[in-house]
Amino acid sequence: MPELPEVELARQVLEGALERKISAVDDTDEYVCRPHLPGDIAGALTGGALVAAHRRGKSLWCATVGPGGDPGPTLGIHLGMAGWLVVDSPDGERAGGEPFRDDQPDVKFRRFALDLADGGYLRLFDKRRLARVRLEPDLDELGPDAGEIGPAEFAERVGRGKAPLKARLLDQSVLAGVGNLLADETLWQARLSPSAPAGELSPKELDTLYRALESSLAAAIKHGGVHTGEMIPFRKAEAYCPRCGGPMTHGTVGGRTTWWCTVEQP
DNA sequence: ACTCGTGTTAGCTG
DNA sequence: TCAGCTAACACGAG
Repeated sequence: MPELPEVELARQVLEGALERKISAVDDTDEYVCRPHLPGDIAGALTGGALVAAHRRGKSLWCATVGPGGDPGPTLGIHLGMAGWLVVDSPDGERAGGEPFRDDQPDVKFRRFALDLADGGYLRLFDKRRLARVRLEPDLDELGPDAGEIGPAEFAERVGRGKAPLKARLLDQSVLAGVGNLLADETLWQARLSPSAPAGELSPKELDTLYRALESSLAAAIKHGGVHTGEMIPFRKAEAYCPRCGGPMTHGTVGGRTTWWCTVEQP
C-alpha cells in the first residue's frame, strides 16, 4: 500500500515519538525483525530515545541516542506492502493508522512496538508481515528520492537501459519512492507506454515524464496517498481512459500488474 | 478452494 | 560482470 506519499505521512507520525524515552521494545517478530534475533533491537534501544525521523523513497530511519544521550544505532523501518505506524502522544492524541480505515488495528497484526516511558507508544502494524525493522539499515543502494531529484539527474538515471520504462521507474536503486500505482499514474499522465525501452526515450519525453512524476507526487502528497490519482479508479475491467475515452487495458510489465490507455500509451 | 497482490530481494540466465 | 527477469516471501482479500 505505501508508496512515497504514504511513507512521508508515516515519517511525520514517527516525529511524534521523538525525544521520548523508550522503556520497552517488542522485537519478537523474527520475520519482520530479521536478521536480528529477538532482544537484539530491544537491547540496543531500551533506555534511549529516537531523536530524528528521516525518509528516502519508501525507507524510513531514525537516529537514536542511548540512555546517557550518546549517539545510538540507527533504527530502520520499511513498511513493505501493507504496514502502517501508530504513535500515541502524551496529550492523548493518536497519530497514524491504517490508511483509509477508521477501525482499531487488530493486535494480531502488531509486528513491532516501542513502549515509551511517558505511557505512550509507537506501534507497527502489518497484515502481510512484509514490513522490515532493523538496526543500521543499508541505504547505500537506494537512489535519490523521487521528490527531490532534478530533471537532469532524472533523465540521466531513468533514460537508459533496455528494460521497460516502468521497470526503470520502479527500480529503487535508480529512483527511490515510486511504486506500482504511482508508476502507472505517472506514465498515464505523461502519455508514455509502460513497456517502451527506457533507453530509447527522447530528451523531450524524459522531461515530460519528469514533470508528470513531480505533479503526480505533489497531488498524492496533497491528497494523502497514491490512491487518489486520476487514473487509479480505472484500474479495473471494462474501464475507459478518463481523458480520451479510449479503452484501458492491462498486463504484466516489469513483473507488476500494469494498466494503460490503448490509444494514448500504445 | 483458489488466485491475486499497492514491495523487496535472492538467485538464475543470457 | 551485469542488466534484466522470475519466484518467493506471508497472509489477507476477493
